[in-house]
Amino acid sequence: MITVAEYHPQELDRKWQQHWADTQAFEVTEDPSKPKFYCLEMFAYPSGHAHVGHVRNYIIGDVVSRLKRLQGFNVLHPFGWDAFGLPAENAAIKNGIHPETSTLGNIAHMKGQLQRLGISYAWGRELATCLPDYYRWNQWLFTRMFERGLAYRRRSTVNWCPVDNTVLANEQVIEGACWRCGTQVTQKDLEQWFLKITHYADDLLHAAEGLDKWPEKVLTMQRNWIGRSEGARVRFPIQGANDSIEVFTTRIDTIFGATFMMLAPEHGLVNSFAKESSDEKAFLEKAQRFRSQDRSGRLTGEVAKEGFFTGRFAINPYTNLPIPIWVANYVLGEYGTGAVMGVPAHDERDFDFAKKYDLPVVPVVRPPSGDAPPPGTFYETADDDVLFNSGKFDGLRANEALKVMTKDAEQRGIGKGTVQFRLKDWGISRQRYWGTPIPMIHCPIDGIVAVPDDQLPVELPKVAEFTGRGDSPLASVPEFVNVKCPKCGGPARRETDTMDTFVDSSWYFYRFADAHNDQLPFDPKKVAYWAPVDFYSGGIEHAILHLIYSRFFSRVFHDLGMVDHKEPFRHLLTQGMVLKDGAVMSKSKGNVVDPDSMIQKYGSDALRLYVMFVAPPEKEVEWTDSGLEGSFRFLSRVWRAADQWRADAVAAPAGPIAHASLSASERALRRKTHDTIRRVTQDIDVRQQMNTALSAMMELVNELYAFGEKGERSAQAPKVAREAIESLIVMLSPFAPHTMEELWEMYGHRDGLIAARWPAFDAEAAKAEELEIPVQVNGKLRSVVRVAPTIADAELEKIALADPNVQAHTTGKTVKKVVIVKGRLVSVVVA
RNA sequence: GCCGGGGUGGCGAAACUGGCAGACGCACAGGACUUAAAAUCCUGAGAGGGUAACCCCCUCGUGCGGGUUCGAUUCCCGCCCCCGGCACCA
Repeated sequence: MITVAEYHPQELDRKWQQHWADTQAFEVTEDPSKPKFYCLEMFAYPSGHAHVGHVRNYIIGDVVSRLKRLQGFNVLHPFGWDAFGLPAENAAIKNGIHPETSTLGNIAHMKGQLQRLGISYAWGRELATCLPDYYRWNQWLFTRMFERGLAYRRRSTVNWCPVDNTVLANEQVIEGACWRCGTQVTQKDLEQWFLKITHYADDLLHAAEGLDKWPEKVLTMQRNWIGRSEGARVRFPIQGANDSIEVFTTRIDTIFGATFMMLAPEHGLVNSFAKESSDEKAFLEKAQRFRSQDRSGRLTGEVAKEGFFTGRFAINPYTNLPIPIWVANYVLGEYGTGAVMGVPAHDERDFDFAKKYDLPVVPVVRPPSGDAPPPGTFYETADDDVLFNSGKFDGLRANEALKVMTKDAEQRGIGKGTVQFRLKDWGISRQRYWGTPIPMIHCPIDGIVAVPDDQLPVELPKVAEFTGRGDSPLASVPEFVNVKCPKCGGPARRETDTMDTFVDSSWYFYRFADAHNDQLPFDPKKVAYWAPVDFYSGGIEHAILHLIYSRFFSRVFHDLGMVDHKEPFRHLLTQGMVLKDGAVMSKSKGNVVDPDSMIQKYGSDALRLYVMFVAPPEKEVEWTDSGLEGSFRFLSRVWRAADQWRADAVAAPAGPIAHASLSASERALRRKTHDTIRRVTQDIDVRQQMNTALSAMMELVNELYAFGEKGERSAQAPKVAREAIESLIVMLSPFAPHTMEELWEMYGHRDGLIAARWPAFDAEAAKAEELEIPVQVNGKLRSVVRVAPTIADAELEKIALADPNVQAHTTGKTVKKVVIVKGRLVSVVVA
């Protein structure tokens, strides 16, 4: 038995962590008789060491999990490792340690850190994405998507280092240069795999409306990312050719003002126009310059609008006038049709361009009253604009014209109303080693063939040396590359690219429901019990990619008939960062706070408490050692109070408290106890404000000390104290589980807090015996009167008006009105 | 530029449905205990002013300016500033 009176949290940490591990306290199975709660924190990239900024997230999730257990839920709270990725491979290139070695070592260390915090994980479900029993299901799912046309191949541009002869990830491009050798990075086209997330673009957008427990900020970011625009595609014939150029526009109502046309430098017609030009080489060089500008230019800042005339003209199908076709650097090849009509009078970008190259500016919409904008000027359009200079459409309101003119274009067979998304299909090919091999085989006879299920997983071969040069690392392993075609049995070549690691993290939350299944990624029945995730927390940096990809994958599983819902996460919490000295913690800045050293000094409970108390979880916080010390002090106070009352409390006879026969101070403590139960329950459950729940508990402890000091006591005092302390132990246990388990045991409970119940609120005990009612005169607080809670309004008004401080402000004036808010205040109006 | 979130003591924050602004904590100050210190316990504190002094009392105060209301941190209108995201998306 640990010596009482002295609070030694380190011993308690060890004792109870051991106990939880020995009893497998947090392992769960599906139990249809109990309500389930799936609590998940975003799994970790095993970078080496978790700092307090990382562990804040795990503490938040743990408090929620432990609360839900106390409330009777069957709680799934698992953890795992997002273990593939570039940093481990980069490290291998630098220091020669194999990614597998470093990754598994990091996982072991970080797991220890989490265990020392007492996070209540079901470790039996732990997973790591770099292990074949996980990533085989990435491969399995990929082949399902391939069969359905959701995974396909096309050419796409990558960053390329011409010296190292290798593809570079965006993170490996530092200010336009290769991270290793500093060579200027170029662009290269490669055949790559894409996942067709755009298939779900509309659904992802619309379903976001229903995510009412997601932060508005995240939903907005996703909406912007998906970027839906309604508009029309319209074909402009090319003068002197039997061909046309299709543009996408959201402003077909301004088409009479289209005085030129622009092509993206990537547009298919650029090459043919170049051939017909007087100097093909110069033409292509200019286009090529724009293309490289586009990518690196974005990072370094604004690129000035630039373009050149192709020498060709298109016919505006509404004005029937020839308009020059230009190539412009600000037109994106990947959006819309890669060609736009230039309407300089009503589009600021087009106006800049037109001014620079002296192109005509023709206004076609104008305000409903007043002067029309003169030729050559820019006019910012507004909702109530009407058309002019627009032939038979003159006088139409602009928003009406959008519909009418789209219909007109459709009838004429030159255009079509359409919806355009900014969201692009997800390129997942990585010319990397440390990732999931893409389970495809290239056969000279059968073309691209998926690896059959019974040959999965395609395991990552051991690669001995990481040079960071040359082709995909897997291409240098002949026994990996050379295979037989599963269809014809002839010699074939294995795909040597690996998958983006975001694939790994797009469905891991389902795997936790059935982490050891070797027949399927998961048993749909188990997922049906646990999923969707009820509470998901993690960093805002995943607001777009991870969360949108996960929503995409849950839809794919839904369409495969494996899950019964579309949205994988009910409630999302994005936790704020922990700053030190005003900056994000990072190794390079040298401002990381190591949880282990804090635990050594104050125990894990103090750290957990501090993190929850300092601010609401979404908020960014500044780390202070003194704040942590304050939490330690609070736990010590709880410990001492519990110890002081223990002998008497445990010896007191059982049975209910006779409230009426208590002394005034005992009734006051009971009132505080039950008021605290009410506040904490409300704060946690309804308002989800852990920090104010903790301050309510601190008030109870302060009250308990005051009671110990000067309380006038009856024989029932130990019972009243016991009720206060045991309620406190249970309510505080999600935050400080080690200390509270020990105190719970000290108070004679043998079966642990796992068997404890949330304290019951007694409204009778919480009822105030006297109310303090503030009295305002003309809106200013002038006095406070003490009255019985049952007082009638008329009586209260009389007392309030008779109060000397109130009198001082009412004598000689007429009372015009008295407002009484029951139990809250009296407001007197005088003139 | 567009979108989202904010602005309250020396600091982190709280104020639930429009009802005592600053709970709780940190830092600070004073006191008790101690030979002393630490620890602990108690007390104080938004700013300014009044009163010989005390119980107290007054004025101002939630980014700024208006409005609604008996009453506004909270609702409405107009602005300023900070943080975050996106940004040539036609």
